[in-house]
Amino acid sequence: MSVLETLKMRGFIDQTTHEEELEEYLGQKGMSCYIGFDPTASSLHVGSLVPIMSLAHMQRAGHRPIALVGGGTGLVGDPSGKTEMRQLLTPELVRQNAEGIKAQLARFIDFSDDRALMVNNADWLVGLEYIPFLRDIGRHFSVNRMIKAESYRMRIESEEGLNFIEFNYMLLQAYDFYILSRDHNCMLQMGGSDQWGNIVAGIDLVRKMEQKQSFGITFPLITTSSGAKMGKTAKGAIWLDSERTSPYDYFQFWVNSDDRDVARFLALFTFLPIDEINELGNLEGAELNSAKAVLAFEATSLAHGSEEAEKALAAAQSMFGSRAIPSTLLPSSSIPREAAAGKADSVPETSFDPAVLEEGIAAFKLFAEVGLANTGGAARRLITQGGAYINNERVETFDYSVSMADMKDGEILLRAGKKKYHKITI
RNA sequence: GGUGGGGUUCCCGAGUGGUCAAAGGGAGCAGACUGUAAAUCUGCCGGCGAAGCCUUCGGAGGUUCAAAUCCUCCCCCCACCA
Repeated sequence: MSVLETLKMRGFIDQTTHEEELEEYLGQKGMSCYIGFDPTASSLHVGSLVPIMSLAHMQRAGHRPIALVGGGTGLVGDPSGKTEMRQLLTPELVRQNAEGIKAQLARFIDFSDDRALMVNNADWLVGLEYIPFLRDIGRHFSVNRMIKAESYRMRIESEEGLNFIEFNYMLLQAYDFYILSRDHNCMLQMGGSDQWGNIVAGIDLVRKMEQKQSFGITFPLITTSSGAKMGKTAKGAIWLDSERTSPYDYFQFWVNSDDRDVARFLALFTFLPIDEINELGNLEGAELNSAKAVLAFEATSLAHGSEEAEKALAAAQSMFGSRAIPSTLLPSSSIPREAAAGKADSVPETSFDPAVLEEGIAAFKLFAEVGLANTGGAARRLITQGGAYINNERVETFDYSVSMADMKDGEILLRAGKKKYHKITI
């Protein structure tokens, strides 16, 4: 099966240009392809996994992925898919963010021996001179065409309008493609479906500058079945950085996937064989839940390593109960399948001054302090509504005094709602 | 630069002197039901040890017993014109 077919079957493809020629391009060995990553934050999040995974698939197929960090374009801001102008970043911040992103990509893609490249478009964009750029590059662009691009049209018609700096974004991204095609013989750019206009502009530019054929692939916008954008929760994005989103929370994010998303996510976010995923069919109840555990385990292994994934699984099992995972379910997964009572050591933990506990602290204060509720008021509500537990026993009154007497095995286990835990130690 | 419209709590959005911590919706949180899912129903949804008090309606001043609401200046956004 060709990479293109693999990607297609796994749900990575929204549109491609020149499908037959592209198939031919990828039919050769060691071809390059690139995706741009915005350095808007120092960490990538789950929303970037589709591009990352597609690069990883390319590498597995013997090609050379190029990850382009938008250190230059990040200074401008891409209007695509955004309804308002983005906050402009300082060069210093962009550089820091690019560093963080690089480290994360390395978990998914092997950068050793030039098997993959990391480039930063600041290297060629920042020093550009306006007049030469206009004369050499700008002249190839028709404003008439540009304003017809979906990304611009949306903004032109919006209340917010389109700022000139953003209007230039397309030229810069097209220029990136031209540079990579010229310097690295990279003739394929991939990106989110909102990048279609920018990618096509790049293909046109490469043709005009170099008289060469290049290609584009876009990914579908991944939404959850409930319609939400992938990777965004009310608490914010799910980050790939373990400092921002702990491996346990990351694991939990995947377990909490909507039923309808499980098979699709397994195809997109794990490397498990597609035919095993297709065999899932219409699982229900506990089995489906096990499939979610596999999804979570595999996804966590990719982002944080199998050791962290095992810890997260064990922690989840000790909180929510453990059940064996049938060996026929996604057999290629290395998830531990025994029903095991693990030790919960991935639960957030706060250690307290013994004096505080000697004296006793009001339950609602404790919940607020430890972060299980945002404010004292919220904590009171939580308790009043019966959503607070200490050592898995419901807290009856908000001013219940938590003290040493509540210590069990050297810790107090707090729980808010069904899923949020916190340990108190001294 | 001119003219007009606008900036309200996480988001959308009502509110044109007291009855406003501010309608309604969404999101969110908790409970029930479950499978750590979805849907549904119920309650909550600025802060405070909860009585009362304090902080909020772009910003700063002012009028008034009383201001999201009136006045002045400023900042920002949008539309049309230039």
